[in-house]
Amino acid sequence: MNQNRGLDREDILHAILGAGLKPLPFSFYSRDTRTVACELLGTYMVRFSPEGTVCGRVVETEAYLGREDPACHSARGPTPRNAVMFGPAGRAYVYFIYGMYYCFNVTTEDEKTPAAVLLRALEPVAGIELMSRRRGTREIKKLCRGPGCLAQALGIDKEINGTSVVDGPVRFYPPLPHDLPGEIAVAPRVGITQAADWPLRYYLKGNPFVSRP
DNA sequence: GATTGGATCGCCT
DNA sequence: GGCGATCCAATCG
Repeated sequence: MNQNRGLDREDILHAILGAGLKPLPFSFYSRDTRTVACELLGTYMVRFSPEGTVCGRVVETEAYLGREDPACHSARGPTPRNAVMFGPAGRAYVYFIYGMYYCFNVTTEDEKTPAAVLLRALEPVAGIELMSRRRGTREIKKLCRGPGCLAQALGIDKEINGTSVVDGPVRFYPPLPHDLPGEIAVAPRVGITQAADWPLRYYLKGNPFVSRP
């Protein structure tokens, strides 16, 4: 992990923002959803808020393919909730679930394909104090493990829905050279009943911050 | 207007 | 492995 990367956790955010690195552009997201889900692994998800900036390295994602995917919220047509997926790529799709959690997705492809990638787990990188406060735990491994926990640690709620991930309050930055993602594992998605065996979950093999290794 | 069940989590045994 | 918390969107009438 970090001790082998030559940079301390908190330094990585400075390396990203201080070096003037640009967020991944809209063209990154307007591609095949599975490709985006894979290539988001190893990127840095950064949340800017009045309370501070926090950052985590993406280690686990899931692809939701659109109308032909029964598990995707867009499969049965547009509704107020899923409207963002029917818009352009590179927007946050945030929804409320189980009466107490939010899930964060980023839209992919184009207006004709209402698809998205769910962010399931991060390796905490910077803003550990703020994330710990939001989560009510100091255990780093539990800060961003699972989509509900991740959203809570980043202070994400329905206000984030529809915002741009290129110039909005949540953005993604490319992997750093010292920190390129290794081998990717593929598995069925978690917690769904429709299309339960479709292998659309992606995670970094062996990474201890993955929610379900 | 009412009902149902969910892309979860944490605590219990 | 099981279950309760707790809300709202979607569906049905």
